[in-house]
Amino acid sequence: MSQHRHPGAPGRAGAVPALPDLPEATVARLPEYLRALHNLAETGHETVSSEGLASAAGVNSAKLRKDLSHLGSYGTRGVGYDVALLIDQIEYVLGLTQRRAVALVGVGNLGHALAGYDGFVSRGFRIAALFDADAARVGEEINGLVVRHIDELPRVAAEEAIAIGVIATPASAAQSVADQLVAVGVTSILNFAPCVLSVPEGVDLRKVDLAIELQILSFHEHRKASLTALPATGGSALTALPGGLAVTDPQEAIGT
Amino acid sequence: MSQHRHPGAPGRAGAVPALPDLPEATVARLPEYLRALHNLAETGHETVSSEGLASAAGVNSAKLRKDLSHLGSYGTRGVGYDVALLIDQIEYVLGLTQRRAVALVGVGNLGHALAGYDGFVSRGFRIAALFDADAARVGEEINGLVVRHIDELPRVAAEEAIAIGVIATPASAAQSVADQLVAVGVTSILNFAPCVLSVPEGVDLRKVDLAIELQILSFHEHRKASLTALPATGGSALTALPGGLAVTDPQEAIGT
DNA sequence: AGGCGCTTGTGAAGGCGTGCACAAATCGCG
DNA sequence: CGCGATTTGTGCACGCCTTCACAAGCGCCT
Ligand SMILES: NC(=O)c1ccc[n+]([C@@H]2O[C@H](COP(=O)([O-])OP(=O)(O)OC[C@H]3O[C@@H](n4cnc5c(N)ncnc54)[C@H](O)[C@@H]3O)[C@@H](O)[C@H]2O)c1
Ligand SMILES: NC(=O)c1ccc[n+]([C@@H]2O[C@H](COP(=O)([O-])OP(=O)(O)OC[C@H]3O[C@@H](n4cnc5c(N)ncnc54)[C@H](O)[C@@H]3O)[C@@H](O)[C@H]2O)c1
Repeated sequence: MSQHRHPGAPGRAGAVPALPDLPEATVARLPEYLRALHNLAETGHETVSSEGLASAAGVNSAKLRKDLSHLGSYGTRGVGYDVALLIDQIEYVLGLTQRRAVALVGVGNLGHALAGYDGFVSRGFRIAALFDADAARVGEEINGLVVRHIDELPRVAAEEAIAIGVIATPASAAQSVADQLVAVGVTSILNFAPCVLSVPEGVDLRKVDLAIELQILSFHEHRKASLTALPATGGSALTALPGGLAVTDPQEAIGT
Repeated sequence: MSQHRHPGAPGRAGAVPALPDLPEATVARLPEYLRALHNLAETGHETVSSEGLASAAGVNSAKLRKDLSHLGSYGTRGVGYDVALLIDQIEYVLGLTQRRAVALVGVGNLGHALAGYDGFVSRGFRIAALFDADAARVGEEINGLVVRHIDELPRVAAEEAIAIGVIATPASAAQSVADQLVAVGVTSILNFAPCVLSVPEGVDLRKVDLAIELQILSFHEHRKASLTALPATGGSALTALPGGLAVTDPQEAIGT
């Protein structure tokens, strides 16, 4: 509809215009496209069709085209999308050109793994600091970073511009940690602790809960079992299912 | 719409009847309710209102009531829900009464953390086996379990009824591992490797990608910054936004 | 026993997301 | 220079999900 503003119309994609407000579902898929694009770029592809990129990202091609159309027209009809240009565009939209600083709080079992994870760095982020409350852990060096005491958070936050806080503490400490992060100006939090956090409006909160993922799988497992076990028993809705056990299409990434 | 099947129509809720086919969005929230309910049970609550449970789980109370109504009528008007009964119901529906066996493949950085995670056990699962391809890692004992070589997967799968496979290998090995899991009859897979996996129909696949979560947060961060920086610049869609920077919706915590 | 307050369960409306199907646009080639 | 092959961008319809609002149901108190 209306006219699409062509961001870098004349050519350069540097000083891009205002951010379009994308549908949340689209935002959740852009990182997926980005990863697929990087793979394509590494294997020498200069352009890619919506079909090709869609299958590389594991989505429907119509969905992909609609998603990309939200950022403007960066494809060429009859040809496809320029891989390098699209990478630049998506990275810009996602705000990955700034290598945001991430603070990790809770350097235990999981925290250690996260601190040593190279996916942080390779995909646009920078671990700026590690924090823990346990004096025994403070001072330990992981991957070139020294674990600091959580009380130092305000001071460190003043030095580094911490954009994102990652919580990997026990659930009992998570709300307190979240409060402290918010207090020093962090406006995005990723929470690994299995609990509900409350944060003020304006602060974005996402959660990763392994047990929930497993329980969702368990449900489908249970359902599949009950279908094969008693094929014509349950009645009504169950047997009314057409294909039986079609893979649902998990990850909203939205969500979820 | 259509006919609603009230599971335990005649009464008893013990040997529950056929599984209702729940909306996917509901399934994804049930684990959240379950965790909140366990917390409530531990703090001595015998019943809870939809409002109370909803805020404990971080959702809207209407949504919660509709979700629960899909499993049947287990609440009492004017009173609320019986906590213990609801726990039983949800655990049954999610198939958690069977303590499903989980196999973890890839005992590296992340795999170690997962293997030592007590959330597996405390929330209805059982780690049945650990696998790795690296001979140097095979034989290592973690949390009472010995790491086995991935080649032993078929044999172990024959002994233990592995319900869920968790992939924590590098992305390059993930598809191969998934194929091997499928080959031995695993029909649910949780993938931590940042790549798209393809599995046959009938196999459920979920994915956890830390970098994607961070990139989604980065987008909102970027957007918030561009809003406050140039309040009336962008034009069109941006200024058309009503509330400005309302937190999108992710897993917002509303409770107090 | 009856009324009153509280809470559930749900009908209906609106919004969002998905996928189809096709017109518009671009390239390559004769 | 025009035509056909190809692929994008999108209008549209449908279905899922969310949310509101309220009638029905339940317990308690008088
Ligand atoms: N280990 C896993 O694989 C895994 C998987 C999914 C989720 N989780 C969740 O992630 C969280 C961490 O798990 P873990 O296994 O690493 O636990 P852990 O006990 O090994 O580590 C927790 C760390 O947090 C630190 N801590 C406690 N209170 C703190 C505070 N107020 N401020 C700063 N640091 C504090 C502790 O000192 C400890 O080092 C838990 O909530 C767990 O449920 C873990
Ligand atoms: N470390 C983290 O915090 C983290 C976070 C998110 C995602 N991930 C992802 O999880 C995966 C594992 O990360 P990591 O840091 O533990 O890596 P890692 O290299 O430490 O561990 C990978 C393990 O998988 C094993 N492996 C390799 N090929 C195998 C095969 N074919 N069969 C069985 N085992 C095999 C390796 O021997 C190694 O022990 C990666 O895909 C990574 O991107 C890691």
